[in-house]
Amino acid sequence: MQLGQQELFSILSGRISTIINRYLLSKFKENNLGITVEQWTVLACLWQKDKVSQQALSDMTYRDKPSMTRLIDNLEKYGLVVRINDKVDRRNKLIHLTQKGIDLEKQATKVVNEAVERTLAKFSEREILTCKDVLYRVIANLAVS
Amino acid sequence: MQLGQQELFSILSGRISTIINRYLLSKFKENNLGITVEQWTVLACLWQKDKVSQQALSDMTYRDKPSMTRLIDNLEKYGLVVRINDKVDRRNKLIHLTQKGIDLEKQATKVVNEAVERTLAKFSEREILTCKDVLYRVIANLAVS
DNA sequence: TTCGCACCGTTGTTTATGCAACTAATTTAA
DNA sequence: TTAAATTAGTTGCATAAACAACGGTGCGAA
Repeated sequence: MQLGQQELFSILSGRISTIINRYLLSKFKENNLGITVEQWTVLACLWQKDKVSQQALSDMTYRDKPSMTRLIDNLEKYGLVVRINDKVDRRNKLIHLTQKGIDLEKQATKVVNEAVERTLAKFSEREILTCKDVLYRVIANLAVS
Repeated sequence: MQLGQQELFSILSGRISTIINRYLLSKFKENNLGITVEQWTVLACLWQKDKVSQQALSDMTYRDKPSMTRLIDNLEKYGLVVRINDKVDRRNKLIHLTQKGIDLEKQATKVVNEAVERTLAKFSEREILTCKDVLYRVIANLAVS
């Protein structure tokens, strides 16, 4: 067991996401977006493809169903999305962006892109690729035994 | 703005920590440790150096003070630590491990080491180093402007 | 010496996660 | 065709984070 492994593990398990999400949330507030980082991950899916089920959103964002129920409760409370019962399969509720939710995309994307720029712009292609490769293999290593 | 950057950013900002922490928590439960991943990060500090203030623990684990208050509430509730008023500076409460908290180290460390092994053992020294280097620079990039 | 400022810890509120249990709708299979 | 299994979404409970506001303690400057 190398010390370097434990160190990397500990950064990946908590510190890096804490720091990134804290930074991103502060930028969301600075720009008065009125959303959380978690809500943004859901909206980002909807900006790609609207009118999908909560289950689909859960799968896309790696959350369980109860988490998605409550995230959408909040998004609906703030008027960014609405739940529409699926006529075809009445178990589904399809999540529709409202105009307010649609309008948020441009500004939110700008803020996120600036954060990505600040976070990763100074890295070489090789570093980014190595890092992504490691992380995807980590994800595979921890997949259901 | 490269697509690869956005992809790496999104993994770092949420997915990787979610997956690691979910895995680690499941292993804690499997082994009946009765603690959460966050509680483990605090205990790990105390196993290195006991009888430190909550503020010191906050700094070491990158949490704010209210988070630490409540983490220690729970650790105390489960009999793993106790708060002892500091005679020297009465603002401080020094966190002491109980015997139960001390006894947990061996088993918890074993479980964590197995998780680290499974997560990172298959990587080359160079990959680990590149990844750590990138992450430390990310942390520096996002430090208070 | 005491007044103001900084520091330590706590509490309240909002948001989010994990897990188990539940209802309703649909599909599979006997 | 009907009963069982599966799927979608919700609710309850425990844990955790961010942020603001607050009380108690310590300390340095006026």
